[in-house]
Amino acid sequence: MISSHDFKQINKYLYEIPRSFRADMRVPARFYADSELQKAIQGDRSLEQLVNTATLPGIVKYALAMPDMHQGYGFPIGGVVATQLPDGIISPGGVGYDINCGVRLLATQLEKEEAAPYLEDLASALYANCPSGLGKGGHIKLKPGELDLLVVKGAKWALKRGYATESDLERTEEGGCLEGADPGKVSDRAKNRGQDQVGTLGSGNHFIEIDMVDRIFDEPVATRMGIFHNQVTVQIHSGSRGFGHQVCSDYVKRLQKTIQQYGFSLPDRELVCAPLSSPEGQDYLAAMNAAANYAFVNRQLLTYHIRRSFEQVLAGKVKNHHVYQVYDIAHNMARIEEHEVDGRRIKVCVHRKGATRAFGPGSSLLPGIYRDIGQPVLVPGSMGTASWVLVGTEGSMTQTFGSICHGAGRVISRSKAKKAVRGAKLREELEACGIHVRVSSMSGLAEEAPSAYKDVDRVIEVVHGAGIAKKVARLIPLAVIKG
DNA sequence: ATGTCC
Repeated sequence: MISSHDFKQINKYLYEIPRSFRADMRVPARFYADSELQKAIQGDRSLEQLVNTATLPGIVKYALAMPDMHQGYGFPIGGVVATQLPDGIISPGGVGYDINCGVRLLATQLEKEEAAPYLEDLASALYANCPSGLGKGGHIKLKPGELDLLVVKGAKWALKRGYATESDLERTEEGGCLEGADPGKVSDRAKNRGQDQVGTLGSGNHFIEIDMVDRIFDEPVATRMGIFHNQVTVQIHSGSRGFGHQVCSDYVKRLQKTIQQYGFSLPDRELVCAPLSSPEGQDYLAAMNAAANYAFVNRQLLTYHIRRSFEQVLAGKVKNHHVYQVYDIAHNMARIEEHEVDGRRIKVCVHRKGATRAFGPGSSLLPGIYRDIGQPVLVPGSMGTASWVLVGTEGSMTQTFGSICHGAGRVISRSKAKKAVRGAKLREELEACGIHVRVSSMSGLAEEAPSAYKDVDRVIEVVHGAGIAKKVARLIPLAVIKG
């Protein structure tokens, strides 16, 4: 158990566990928090897991964790680990089971008052049109072999099939198409699971939410993103479904078999990994990129279903029911990037697990429309609470390999939440707050109770205060659709 | 997160 005696405070929101804490640490571990958020992680193993990641071969600078951190598979969720190429490691546990789980923000030209009479119908239409729930299949059937093309082309596949616009792709991280995706490195079982699940929400903490813009913090940046006070927006939180899950399972198993030949001694089996330069490392990277492209397409097809839903309910009733894309970000990924370490620019593999890329202004990897303001970052809160739009800063580039948090972060486990909360009662409470709820599983709803999560506003205060992101807008929920 | 065991 790691206590406050084991770490030192670097500044108001940053703490460090020095390398001397454990003989096997290659770099110090740093985490962002305030006193309240520190208390929230005392009940789990996330700090120990953070220290464990500091032992990984090839890690540079620091093992990092964001203020929403909590216990995960091997790596903490909210963890950021960069390893130096060519021989630093890549680890499936540093990405997570839901490869390219992420968030897409869509915006309308409607103000809340204009949409209010139709919210009930919009919630029902979204629930009817966007398949959700565990193992659920979708409306869009792929021809045999088409999935291989889909995972290579990503959002470009959706564009060609009429499910996306050029503007959507420009407003998606990496244009919604990662290079180096190879379906030949993906098992038939993963493909079978993914075959009919594209364009589906899933379960757990995945959701579609209608929100309104509650507060603007940076008017010029918000205007650039097309965001204004009182505006109705839509958020999608989903990932790569059974496809990505199976890719992760397959490679965890395969890499466990090859781990000993590289002579790594790991403090936890779940940190299973391979050098990026190895055949297994390269194969996982290619399979992970395929799963990431699958997830981009998944959120794109959900966007298509959302647009159909708005059309069905609002056509002829409001002057403009168009749904625009603001941005789409991944928060479970490993990416090869260049970063400055000890005054030199080097190539690293940045694992962001429950962490979001947040590049500062001027990055050549940002689309022209957003290059001068920094990368838009979308941070959903827990159900019924606020969500945030931010931008990356120069500070995120120097402190965290251009990364910030991904959400509120759990405080208690799913199983504990299920025991403590009754789904039906929670639904009543949300409806009493004026939030329309559509949900297929009441126990699933209980697992996602706001009381099971940290306070997202506090998490945002930390990343903003630490200078690794800048607040742009705060959103509050009007309707939530869950699996 | 996830056809919560192939």
